[in-house]
Amino acid sequence: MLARVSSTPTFKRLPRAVREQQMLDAAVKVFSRRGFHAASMDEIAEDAGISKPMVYAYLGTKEELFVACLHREGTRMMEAIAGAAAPDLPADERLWRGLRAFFGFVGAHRDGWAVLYRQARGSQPFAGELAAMRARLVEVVAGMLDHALRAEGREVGETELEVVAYALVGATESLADWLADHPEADPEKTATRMMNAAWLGAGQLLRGATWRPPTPPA
Amino acid sequence: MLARVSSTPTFKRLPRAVREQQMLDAAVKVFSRRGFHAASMDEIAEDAGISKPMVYAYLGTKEELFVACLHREGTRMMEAIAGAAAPDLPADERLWRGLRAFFGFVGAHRDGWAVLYRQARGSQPFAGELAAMRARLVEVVAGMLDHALRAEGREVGETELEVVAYALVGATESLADWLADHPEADPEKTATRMMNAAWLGAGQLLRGATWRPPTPPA
DNA sequence: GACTTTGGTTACTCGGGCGTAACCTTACGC
DNA sequence: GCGTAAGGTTACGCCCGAGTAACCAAAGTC
Repeated sequence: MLARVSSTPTFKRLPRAVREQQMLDAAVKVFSRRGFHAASMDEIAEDAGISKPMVYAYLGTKEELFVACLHREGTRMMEAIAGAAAPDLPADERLWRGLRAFFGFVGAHRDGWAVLYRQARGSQPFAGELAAMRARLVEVVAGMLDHALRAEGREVGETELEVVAYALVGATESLADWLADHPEADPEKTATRMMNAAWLGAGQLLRGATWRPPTPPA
Repeated sequence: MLARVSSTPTFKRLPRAVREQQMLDAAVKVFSRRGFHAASMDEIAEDAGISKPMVYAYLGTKEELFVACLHREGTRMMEAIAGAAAPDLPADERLWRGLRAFFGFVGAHRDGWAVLYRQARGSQPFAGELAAMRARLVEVVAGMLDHALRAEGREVGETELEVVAYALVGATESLADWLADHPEADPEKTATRMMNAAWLGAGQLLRGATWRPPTPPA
């Protein structure tokens, strides 16, 4: 009977840092599928292969756990985008790289995306977190637009800029949703499409102009 | 004591149709503030000025109640848009009127908007309803684009069209959110901005072109 | 003026799920 | 080798909220 100790060497007793990531993985998965309220701590714990009190011990209450998810996924996404869109590039190049990185992220982390944008909206405790992230995004985009405009000697009111940035971000999020719902779709291609819609705009598109990525896909 | 009967002539005993609307009003309000799960039937009933069993008697379970909200608000919105954008108008005119009607609706029914787009997304039981509505919208927009393109002798793949329509719808929804969060903002002006972003596109905007509404605001 | 339908209420049941108390056990420091 | 902390568990308390049973009263109806 004492031999049972080594009979199942399924490595239990993992260090905290590892378990925390497993829990966050499980939480993101369950939250994305069920939504915040419908998700149960029991299911998350089970999915993480651990018992519930451990989740409470490491990540705290359900709300705190959700916020932790939000932070991890949000940071990952922001870093992916910021890392791709170096600020010293020309505007269209930056936009293109940013979009590529963004759609790449969504394609690779569909659950994270769902948590971030489909669940967090709505429930008050998290609306703030989400809004802040979104605001940063909008700010960056607005900054890019402003920069490009000034380069051409033009200038536009702040609100105007913000609204256009909002529209762009919204359009991009919408396509991200589309991508998340079409597993067969190609993130790269989606990014190209968004670039067309954003940079040239519907009006230009109607006249037959087409923006092409600087590095043609292999 | 018996005199109490007429002591408070606060008109109770209203006909069913009236009460149902009051209940739906309350439900939309509470759902939009709390979200589906966090909203309680008790609060909805109280807000409607009626007791809970009446809500069950008239509108059924919580899910059915939510779907009823979705239907009422969705129908209202669709009718507002469809009524404004007659199909025999030129494309840009249709788009403009549709946008005007849409932002007008959101401005006037901020709660309804919140229920429709901020709450319904996420929870599975309603994702279908919402997706269907959205799909109808996307279809309409795609149809408009296709029409305009063919008029200029051009043609574009179906997926391409759908994606652009998605982006447009997404951008519009995003601005609707912005409008819902900025009570001081003017729906009309927001619609004009969206029209600029959509019809002329960022590229055109950068070159200084500006689309102006056919009827200048008073 | 009795009979029924419609509008309305109070007061419960009952289940699910968050959060915890109490307890076990493997590793590591010394 | 032994204390102690870190990793882990089972089993429960408890509250909240969906849904209901049972009952009441004002309006129509004939």
